Amino acid sequence: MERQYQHKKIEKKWQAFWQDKGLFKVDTQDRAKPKYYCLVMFPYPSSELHVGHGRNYVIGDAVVRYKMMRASLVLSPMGWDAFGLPAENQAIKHNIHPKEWTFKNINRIKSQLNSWGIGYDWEREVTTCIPEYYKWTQWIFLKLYAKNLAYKKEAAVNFCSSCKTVLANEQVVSGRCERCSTEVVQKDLEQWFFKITDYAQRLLDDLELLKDWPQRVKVMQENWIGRSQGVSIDFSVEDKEFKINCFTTRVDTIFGATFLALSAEYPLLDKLIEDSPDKEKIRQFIEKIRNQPSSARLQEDFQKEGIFTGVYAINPMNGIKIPIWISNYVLMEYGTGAIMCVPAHDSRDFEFARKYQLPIIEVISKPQAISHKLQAIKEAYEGEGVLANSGHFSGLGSEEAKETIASYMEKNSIGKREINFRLKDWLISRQRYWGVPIPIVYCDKCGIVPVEEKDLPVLLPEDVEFKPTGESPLKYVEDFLNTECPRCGSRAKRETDTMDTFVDSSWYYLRYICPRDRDNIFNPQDVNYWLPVDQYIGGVEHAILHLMYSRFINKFLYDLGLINFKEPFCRLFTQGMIVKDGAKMSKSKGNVVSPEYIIDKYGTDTMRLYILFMGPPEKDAEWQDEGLQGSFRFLKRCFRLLEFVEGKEPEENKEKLSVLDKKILRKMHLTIQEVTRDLEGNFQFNTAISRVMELVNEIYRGVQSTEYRVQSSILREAVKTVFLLLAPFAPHICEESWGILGGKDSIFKENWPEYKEEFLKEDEIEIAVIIRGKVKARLLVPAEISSKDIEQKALSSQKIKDALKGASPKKIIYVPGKLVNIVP
RNA sequence: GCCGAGGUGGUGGAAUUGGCAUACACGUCGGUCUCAAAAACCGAUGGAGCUUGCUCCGUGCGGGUUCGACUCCCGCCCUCGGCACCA
Repeated sequence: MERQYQHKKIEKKWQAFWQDKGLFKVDTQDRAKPKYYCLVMFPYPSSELHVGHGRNYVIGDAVVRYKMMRASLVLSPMGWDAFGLPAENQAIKHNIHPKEWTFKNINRIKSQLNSWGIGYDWEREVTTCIPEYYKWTQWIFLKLYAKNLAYKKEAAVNFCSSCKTVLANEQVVSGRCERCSTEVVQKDLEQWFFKITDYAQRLLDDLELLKDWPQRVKVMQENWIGRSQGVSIDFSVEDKEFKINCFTTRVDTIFGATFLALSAEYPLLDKLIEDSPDKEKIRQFIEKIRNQPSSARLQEDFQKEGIFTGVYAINPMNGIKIPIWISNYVLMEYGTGAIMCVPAHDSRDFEFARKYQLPIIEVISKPQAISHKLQAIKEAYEGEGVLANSGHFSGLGSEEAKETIASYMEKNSIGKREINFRLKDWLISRQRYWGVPIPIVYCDKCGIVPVEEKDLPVLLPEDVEFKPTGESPLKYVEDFLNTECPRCGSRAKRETDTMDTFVDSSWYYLRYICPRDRDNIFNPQDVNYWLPVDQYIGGVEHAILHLMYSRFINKFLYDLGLINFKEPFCRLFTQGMIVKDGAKMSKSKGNVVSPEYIIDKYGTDTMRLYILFMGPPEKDAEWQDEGLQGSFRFLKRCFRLLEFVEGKEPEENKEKLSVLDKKILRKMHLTIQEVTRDLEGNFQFNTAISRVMELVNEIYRGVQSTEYRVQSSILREAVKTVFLLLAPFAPHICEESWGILGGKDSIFKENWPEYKEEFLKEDEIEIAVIIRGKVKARLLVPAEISSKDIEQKALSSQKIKDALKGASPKKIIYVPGKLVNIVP
């Protein structure tokens, strides 16, 4: 009987079956089986998905189905990160409401995911732009506000003039807007911030708890948090009342400090230069530096520039007068905006000192190097060494001196130990329409007043002119804007900024547990049972933004006592991009591969299998249409296996297995072992699939052999195993085949096959005999052969005798089960 | 500049972590079936050389350790990613 692989029919049939039977529906109260929470980063619903997006969901689904077969209760939810700028921009362009545009896309993507056979518990669907959800985003804001972790301040902020809104630090890439690449400018504006810096140390320390996160992601977060340990030192200024505070990590070099440098934004500049004769010239210089765009710093040819203030500071360690300069290489955003400069041991200070002929004094001698006192120094030495020219600290090692000098300074009130972070507070206000309203009211009498919890949600009005103006569109919605003060009842105005969408996505994984709860953000008992997420899957582009913010919010909720886990995601998997013709798939490049076409021609199982087979999932991979056909060929080949076993009564005579039976049985158990190991490791789907291919090849070889009895029960078992092992990757064809093989229910209700050690053993093994790194002979020997016997056998082989040419071997090494190495 | 990942056939990629380099797949070539094509199946396929079953060479480059190195150590080169006057 000829079997046709009719993918269209099969795939529709089983997608309907899963939906009818509620295969992915999970009761979060159920404690009967071990829980497994598999979370795939929820998408922003822009246009429809292409195969480049697909990898994420296909990997997630393979994990979910595999874990189901391993008898876990698997939670696999999906939702929509549905607020955000693109909706608004599209809406403006095409004159459609952002809400309408967003829901149109949601429906489109949802039907795509369904047609790919990706299994989700849709009853848990979460959409960040509906009041049911954003009520609780506002609730989190209020909780943060109550703990002084949400605050408003005027600050120089990043502003994108194209998106007409401010951006968080994390959203500025190389001085440009991460979304539209417009150069970001600095603006002084009143904005809302979350005080993530309070959590800097914990965010850093707890990276250690994340054993199953990719190292690179942890390193990125570490760099972003940017902790450095040092000393802040007060320098008194000649003829002035105030002191200049500098932070340094190299307090050991303080005797080599020959000048101070201040940022052009340094707050005390006016007071500092008020008596300077060159006041006007200095002012002009400051003005010039302030007007340099922040992106100028990133250019290769950025020139260090400076001007002398005419004022001197005193080095507190030796009382020496050192000039105070203003320079463009000092950042106001980091440390204090003032630095002590040690040109001999810092390359930047060195470059500056050279340019303006400032003195360079060496205070750290390189180990083993003789001091070249009078010779010109060619470059700054930044390494460790022994202190010289450093008063009674001379002779100390630099590491030791850091401690000794810091202690001395603390004792004498010159300075104190300090820790600085690169991480800044998270700027969350956006002057745009399509986002969560910030639940704050401004009252003339009471000032800033939070909306009361019982009054949540503050609804986002829908009838709005949402054109970008640089101000929030909500400013012009009278009904929204005018309200009563929750405290005194007098007339008040609402905050009109909305929240950054990263706030929405920083807690969605908690809401999946109780998505329809009207009275609580979630039920702590259930959340504590289901969380932390066992497996999180998503793109590496979220390594800093989303993953840092989520960790922060999680820790905050932990501090409130609402949850009992410190980190939200146990294991993180970041998949690589699928590229086509060497570039990321995008509509503008015209290299998008349409999943609809592929599914129509080959089926989603082929697409899924190819996506998983194309390479290690954590690496980028190049899409090749020929590879796709290979997967299609393989699935057809699998389906044809059914012909060999269907309708044939299996013989039950395991006692007398034929040689071929034994071979296939062994290969089957070996394959189970290897595929399981590949999946339990770091999701090596590509090798897992290749091993099933090997098993299939082996079965075909067996069946084609004339001696093989196709009624063999072993053959039947092997074919079943092929579909069980393939089920997480190509679920539809496996369900169909399972039914044909007599399965009564879904294949995903079956247990994952287990291998038995006893079947892996071989009676005879092949041993390679190696001389000078070359295989000279292959011997078929009993598996349990002794090293003495194998040596003898090897030496008596004619090929080996020829190769040795009469020389007697110096040494023979037998690696059991593998090879014999003869050293002549 | 600092940190991280990587470099293996014509291509995507394997290699149980020190043990037969190139599994599996794509592509190419040859064959079977066919009037023919497609599909399917079988076989060959790292490079060079000749005496055609053997010899050299071969995992970015150069050294080293070892009976044995894609794997470990030292020194370089290149590609990608992150951070970047962070004091």
